[in-house]
Amino acid sequence: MGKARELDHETGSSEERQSAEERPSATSGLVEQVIEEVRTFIHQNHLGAGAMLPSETTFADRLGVSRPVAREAYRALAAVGILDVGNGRRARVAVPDASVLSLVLDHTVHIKQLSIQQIFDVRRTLELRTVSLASLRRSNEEAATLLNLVDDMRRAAASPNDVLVVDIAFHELIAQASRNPLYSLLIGSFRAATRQTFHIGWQSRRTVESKLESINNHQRVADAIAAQDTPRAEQAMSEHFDSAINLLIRAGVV
Amino acid sequence: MGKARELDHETGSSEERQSAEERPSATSGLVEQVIEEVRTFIHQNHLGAGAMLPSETTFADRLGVSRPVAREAYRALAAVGILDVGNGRRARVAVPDASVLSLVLDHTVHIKQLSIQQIFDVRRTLELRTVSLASLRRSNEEAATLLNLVDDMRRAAASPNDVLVVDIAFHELIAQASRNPLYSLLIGSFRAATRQTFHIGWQSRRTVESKLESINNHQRVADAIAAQDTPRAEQAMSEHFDSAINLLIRAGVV
DNA sequence: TTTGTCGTTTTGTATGACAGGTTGAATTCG
DNA sequence: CGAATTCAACCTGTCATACAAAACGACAAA
Repeated sequence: MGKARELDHETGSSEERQSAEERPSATSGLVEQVIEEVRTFIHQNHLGAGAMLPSETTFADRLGVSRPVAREAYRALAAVGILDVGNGRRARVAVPDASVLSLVLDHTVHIKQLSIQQIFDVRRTLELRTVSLASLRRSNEEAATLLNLVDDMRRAAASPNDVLVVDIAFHELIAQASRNPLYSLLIGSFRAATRQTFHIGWQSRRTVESKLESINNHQRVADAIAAQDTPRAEQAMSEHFDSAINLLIRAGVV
Repeated sequence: MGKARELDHETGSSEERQSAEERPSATSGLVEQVIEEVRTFIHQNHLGAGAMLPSETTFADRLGVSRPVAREAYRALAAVGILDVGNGRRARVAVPDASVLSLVLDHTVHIKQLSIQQIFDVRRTLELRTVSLASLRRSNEEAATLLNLVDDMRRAAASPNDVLVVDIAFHELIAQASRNPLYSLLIGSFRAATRQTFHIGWQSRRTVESKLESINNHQRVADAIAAQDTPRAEQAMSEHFDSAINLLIRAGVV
């Protein structure tokens, strides 16, 4: 069923300079064109998650470009999570996860174009919503797992690294319980940035009761979600973020 | 000067199978390793936006890999907005913009892993926050531009495409006025998805007064931001989203 | 029916080459 | 002496080819 659109790039076509002046990343460059071709190929053939794409060689031949060009296009789409390439296998359509955006945010913080405080503001905004949705839509298993995570956190209170892992799992599970994968994607993308700042906040909690206060905040959130008490869940999450942000500000993270 | 970390990849090293079972995109593959090397290079040398990186050849030689490998690593990082590569120029450190996430969201919607309604829920959550921040932090120029955009929208009411352009500019300007670039990044990333659904909603506004209602919603938002009336701005934006979402639901977009 | 084997396909990596663009320094002119 | 110009070195874009490694599918054997 060779029903793919026919788009023969005449090798000697010298008629493609309409307005390639504005953005150098738009249409100039063979690789960018092939990337666009691959995207339209996915859309026009209605390929879903896991569907296989033509091989690099096939796609390169069909478009009249060399294999390295098609290869770089595949690699670029894999880098943004649209394709899943692997040795020996054909490239498959992938469903993007949080890792790409996590890399981007981590980089943006590193080059000082984004502050931890700004990320926390967005996190607070998003998680005040996910906690509401989660209290309405969570399954019984998710509620139970959430309560277990708080117990895990209490047990791991002496090990910052373990607390961090549990804390991340806690917030991502709430996002998952919101039944909106975009919230999961966005909140999951804060992982790299959270990892870098967690220890600052946690170590500034000198006393045991200060650490217990943080854990109790999580407890209140989990309890409210388990009880499906939406206003209380939102209130508890709000206090949790207030506590965390104030801690970071006092620790000097501006 | 050549102070980069030395990490010679022994060609015949057969001792790297600790746990490369879980994720095929983690450490397997030379390109992935080089991508990681480039990231650590940026971090360790504290390169900021616009800083130049070594050439593909230099980096490839230093790591003992071929140029195509280094090239694909650069290309992958450029695809996610971390690098800015161009013909003739050396690669520079870039500040990521919304285009990458826009591509990802567009793709995720296309493969039916994300619905328009779910995107709208996130948009509503984020923009209820940006409109609050904007009402507090907007400059006088931004307030004036916002009011002008509403006038433009009123003038362009007969041309759906023009309304769409103005509408996008309206929401992105509010995000910019929030003084948090992460909000700009996220809200800007909804452009591709918004473009696809705008016409459905707008065309379902059959009567003139229905279109005017939408424009008046924008007017109320802009007025409240100009007056720095935060609660009213939030209320107006909330009504704007309620109106838009109800419209899409009635149009059958589930 | 299940399993093991083997050949084919596909990706991973390397090498070499050349065209075209960019950059910066040397040069020349005012 | 300063500024515009020219030019050469550098760098990326693209291509062709080759071989290794991994995965897949078909076929044969238990």
